[in-house]
Amino acid sequence: MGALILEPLARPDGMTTHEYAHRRLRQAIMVGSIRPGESLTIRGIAEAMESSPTPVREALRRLSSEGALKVLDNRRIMVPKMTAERFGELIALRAVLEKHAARRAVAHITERQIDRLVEIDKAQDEAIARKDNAAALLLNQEFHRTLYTANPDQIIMPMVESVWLQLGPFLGIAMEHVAQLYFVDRHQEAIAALRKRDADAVAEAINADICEGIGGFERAAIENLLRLARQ
Amino acid sequence: MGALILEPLARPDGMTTHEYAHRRLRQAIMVGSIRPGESLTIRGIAEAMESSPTPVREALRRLSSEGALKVLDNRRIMVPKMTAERFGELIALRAVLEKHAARRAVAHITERQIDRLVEIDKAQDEAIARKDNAAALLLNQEFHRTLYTANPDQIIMPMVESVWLQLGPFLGIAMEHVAQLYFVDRHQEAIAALRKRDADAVAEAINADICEGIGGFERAAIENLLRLARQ
DNA sequence: TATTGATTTTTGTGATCACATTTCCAAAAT
DNA sequence: ATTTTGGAAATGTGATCACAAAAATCAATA
Repeated sequence: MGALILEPLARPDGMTTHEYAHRRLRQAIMVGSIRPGESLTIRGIAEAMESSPTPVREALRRLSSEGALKVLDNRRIMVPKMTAERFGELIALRAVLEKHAARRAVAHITERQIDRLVEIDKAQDEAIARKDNAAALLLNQEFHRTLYTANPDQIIMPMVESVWLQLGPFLGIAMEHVAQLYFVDRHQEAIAALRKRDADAVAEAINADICEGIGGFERAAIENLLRLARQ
Repeated sequence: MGALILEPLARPDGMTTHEYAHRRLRQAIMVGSIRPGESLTIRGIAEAMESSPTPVREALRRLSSEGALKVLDNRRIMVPKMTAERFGELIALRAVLEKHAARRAVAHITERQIDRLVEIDKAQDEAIARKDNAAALLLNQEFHRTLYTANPDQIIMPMVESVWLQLGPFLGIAMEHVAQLYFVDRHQEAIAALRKRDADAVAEAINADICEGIGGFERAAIENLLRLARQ
């Protein structure tokens, strides 16, 4: 019975227990700190965060609806295994979703919001410079989220986050073996296109950002990583 | 306290209570039988299906993660309100998602599976002929699902179903005021393109099927429907 | 008559318990 | 040495209860 390691996380008051559990588990999965195939037990998690099975179960149900966890026939719950095929599907889907989200945001985004994007991008560059992978990852997500949610009627964000979640375990594997993540930054290009209100150019910048970033892993490299992880 | 009306639904044995609750509620929302703005109570639903709060709460959490329900600040749960803007986003997203899903299925689908699509399409035509809206709707979904899941590594289906779920309440409104739904069927076109393994043509057929079907509502017609529903 | 304020009821939340199933581990049999 | 089998421990599931917050009800006041 391996004890589950969970980073403590600030709990704003008013936040319910199941919400807190959801957030903590989600973050752990997103940054790849739970290994695929590792099976999670309700009581184990409940104990790890000093609560009871009921709210933990709710958190796990949500995460499985979000694609972050898989419920087996035995009713055991685990992080889905990553394969080269699944990875390919995730990247292709991510590109399609985010191109669309970006395009749909262009008409709504304000100059003020674009300024905010510039700030976030700068902070990310600093994080990369000081080799702080975790911070850079979070800032990269914040950049994309800020852009897409500029559209007030947007409904795609939960799906984008679902893909991020499903890519999390791969990031964990990659970080174990690569030590330093390679970040691609086409954000400047996206920002310039946003200022010109050129939707096609924005979409293309986002596409490049994704495909040359995490999506740029060669298939051979992926299979190699996954083989290493299996041992 | 308005009693919740839920169609009874067969419960395969081995199915857990929360799963059953999830399915029943999901179906009710999908065919639009729960009015937007109507607030759901955990105890009310538990009573309606003769169980207890715990599994119902789990079902509601899943549905809110799937975008079918919204949790308010009061922690009340309701079906999201539909607006013309949101409807537009849903249709645009549906088109993008399903074009992509269709394109990604082409390489994997077998002749046998294409034959199955022909059968489903025929059954749908029969349902339309006998003016059985509910059956036609379900068969239409089965057609699309069968196509997209031909890709064994596909991860997009939950997202497609999420969009269907979010469109459900609109269907309910439309059916209250239009009596007879107008079905567009570009399935034959998709089937022909599949036989030729022409991915672009398949994607285009699916796109047309969506945009000329439920997506074909004029904006004025939508706003009219929504205005009627508000009273 | 409309509005405020107190009380009663309803509701969401989470801990706990009992039950059935599954998993695990060690001893016995092949 | 490997497989089988028995029981013990662990696990998922769902009903119930207690508590706090929210909503609804109703009486008193302006």
